[in-house]
Amino acid sequence: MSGVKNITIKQVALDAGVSIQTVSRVINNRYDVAPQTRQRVQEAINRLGYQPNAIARGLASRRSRTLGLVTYDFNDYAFTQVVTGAEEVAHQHGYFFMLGNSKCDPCEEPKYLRLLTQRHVDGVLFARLAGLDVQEFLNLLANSSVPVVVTGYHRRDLPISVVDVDNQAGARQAVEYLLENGHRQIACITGPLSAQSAIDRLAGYRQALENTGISYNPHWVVEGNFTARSGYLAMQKLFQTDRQFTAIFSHNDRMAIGALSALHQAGLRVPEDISIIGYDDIPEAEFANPPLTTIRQNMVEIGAAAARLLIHLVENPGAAAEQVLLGTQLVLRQSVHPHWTDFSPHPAASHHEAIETQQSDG
Amino acid sequence: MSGVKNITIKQVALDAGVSIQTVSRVINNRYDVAPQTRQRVQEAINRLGYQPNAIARGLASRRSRTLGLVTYDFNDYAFTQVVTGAEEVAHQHGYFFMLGNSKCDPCEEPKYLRLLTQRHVDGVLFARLAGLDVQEFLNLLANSSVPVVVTGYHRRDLPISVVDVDNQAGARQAVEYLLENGHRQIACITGPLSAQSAIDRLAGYRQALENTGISYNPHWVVEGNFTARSGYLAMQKLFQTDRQFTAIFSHNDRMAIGALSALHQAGLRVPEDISIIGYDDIPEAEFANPPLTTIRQNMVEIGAAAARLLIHLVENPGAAAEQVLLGTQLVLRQSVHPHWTDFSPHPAASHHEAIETQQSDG
DNA sequence: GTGAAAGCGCTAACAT
DNA sequence: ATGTTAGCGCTTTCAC
Repeated sequence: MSGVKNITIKQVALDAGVSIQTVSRVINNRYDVAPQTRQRVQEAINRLGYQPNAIARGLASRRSRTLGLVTYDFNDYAFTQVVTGAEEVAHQHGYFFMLGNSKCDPCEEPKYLRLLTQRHVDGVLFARLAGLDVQEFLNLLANSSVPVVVTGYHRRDLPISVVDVDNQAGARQAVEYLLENGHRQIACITGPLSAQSAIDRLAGYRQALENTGISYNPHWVVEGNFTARSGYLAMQKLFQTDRQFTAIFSHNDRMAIGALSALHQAGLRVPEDISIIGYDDIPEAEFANPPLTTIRQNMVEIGAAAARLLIHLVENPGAAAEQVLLGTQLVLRQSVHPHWTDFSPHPAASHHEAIETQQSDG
Repeated sequence: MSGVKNITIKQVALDAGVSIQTVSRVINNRYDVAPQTRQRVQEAINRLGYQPNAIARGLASRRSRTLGLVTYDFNDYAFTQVVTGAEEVAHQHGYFFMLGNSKCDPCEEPKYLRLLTQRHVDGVLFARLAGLDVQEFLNLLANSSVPVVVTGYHRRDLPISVVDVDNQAGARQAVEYLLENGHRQIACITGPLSAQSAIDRLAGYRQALENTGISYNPHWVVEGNFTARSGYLAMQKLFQTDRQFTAIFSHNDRMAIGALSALHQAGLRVPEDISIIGYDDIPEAEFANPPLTTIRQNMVEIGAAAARLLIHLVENPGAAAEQVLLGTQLVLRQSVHPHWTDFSPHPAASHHEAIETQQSDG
């Protein structure tokens, strides 16, 4: 807390023997300043340790170079990755994010939007899990006086700017991998079906089954809420079915880890007795027992792309809404075993883009 | 992006038939406004949908009601919890946090501090892992024109405001629990010893051993870097020692989970063959195989306390630096078994504050 | 209790 | 290429 007294543009102008505007031009990197004048001003700036007051700049220019970032949950790994990617891009472009936490409560979002609007952010990024609250969210967008970008949700029919992962394709990829390994009885632990991502992943699951001519068994689909605990409980529910399934597709890794725990407790071996595939590729997935085969989505890139899009929208006022969908990657580890029966002849080799990981490297 | 045109205080004043200052008084909840005038103004505000411009307010009042939050790593669970707690408190007090990510690089912190200073934040919270870079950090504080609070670091001899967890006491608690269970040969997987938290936890480990008259075996202490992978590798290093240890204290849960993976691979049973205790109580700890006994520290509360302290410092310009140290809690699960030998008679029952958790509840 | 005047520190026109 | 004149929307100080 040293006394760096407030050097203003005025004092720099005085010190450099120029007018305030010339200093303004220099700090804004305008063309129309004579090289020597620029240098003289720059020297004065350095000498005095002048730092332009961003608040005053914001008031005069009506651009705060500040963005809002309202997330659903800071503690979820996927969200923190989005934040990481978004912050990085913002930083590169000279923006800051102001943070809001809606704590998974969609009602909080309009409040944050209002608050952020009062603070004259140039745009807002919502990192969320969207679902049945579509209408509410559209109202939100309608009330926004600034550009808004959303992650974790997309509807191609709506003119909103979105960066999301193709959940349906990712889920298809997961289930197709199980199918390629001969599994025909595949259970599913879903995320909360109020979440669009879970809806889409479930759709991908069904689609993959249907493409292979396998009928859908609703008893093998149990709803969780993305927590490890819910995966554990979902697994217990699955135990109460006919238990004929040979593999499980979990809508995220945390639930898969919970399921793994229940599986172990029940004395079942993974993947010998039962295979499981997760989704997200959280860091712990690699060190689950056994290491979890999963679907990776680059959430950092989602955040980065969302911030890039938002800044684009901010800096190009006329720009139209864009929807960006990123792909997923199959990560091969040890929680899936082949399961060949007479009814499931060995299919052609996988054509999926996939990577294998080992614990011993790096 | 609707056209909520900018209603200003001027138009409210006009509409209410009062002066600008009266409106200002109303929105700032000053006493000296006649009740009926206040109501008339309030009605105008509501009618016009007026939202005070926080930027202009900041410029005039020289208080932005904005704070900086510079973290080491958004992807670390402990940090995200700090962010959660801090944001919540800020929100309650009408502040916003601007986000910075130093990505574990102490050199980034001064840059962020400068940038945040330009934006006239009222204070800055550094959520960090401190260690050998003390001097650099002190320079940082010296260059700060605003109050600063730090988490993840404390030195009682320095006049800086700090909210931290008592790592040494927490580690002692962990090791004492192993001792109470009869373990006498206790290995340790440490965090990076450039981090103060790891240094303190190692000190707590040694202290607990010394208190029981057990000599320190440096071969059983392997340094990791808080990642699961490093725990896995550390475990492999421990296998190359005499392997006489019966228990392991890991400086965090992620490394413990990595160690667990190596232990399983080596065909060792936990806790029958070897006990392990972690630190942090991350959500996955409960669903490790076996569920991980660990030390919980309330990082949300750390963040909340830090934000509270920061806001206190901001709003009470004369206030002195404070150091807050929070305690830890032993969480009993299934990764520790008693290990009784002739040399370790059953001690008195534990006097630790401890909680037991089950997977089936909730 | 209320209003008029004077900025906060900067940028954006328009001058020259 | 540089300076002059006006604000941006609010708070503050000081009148009345």
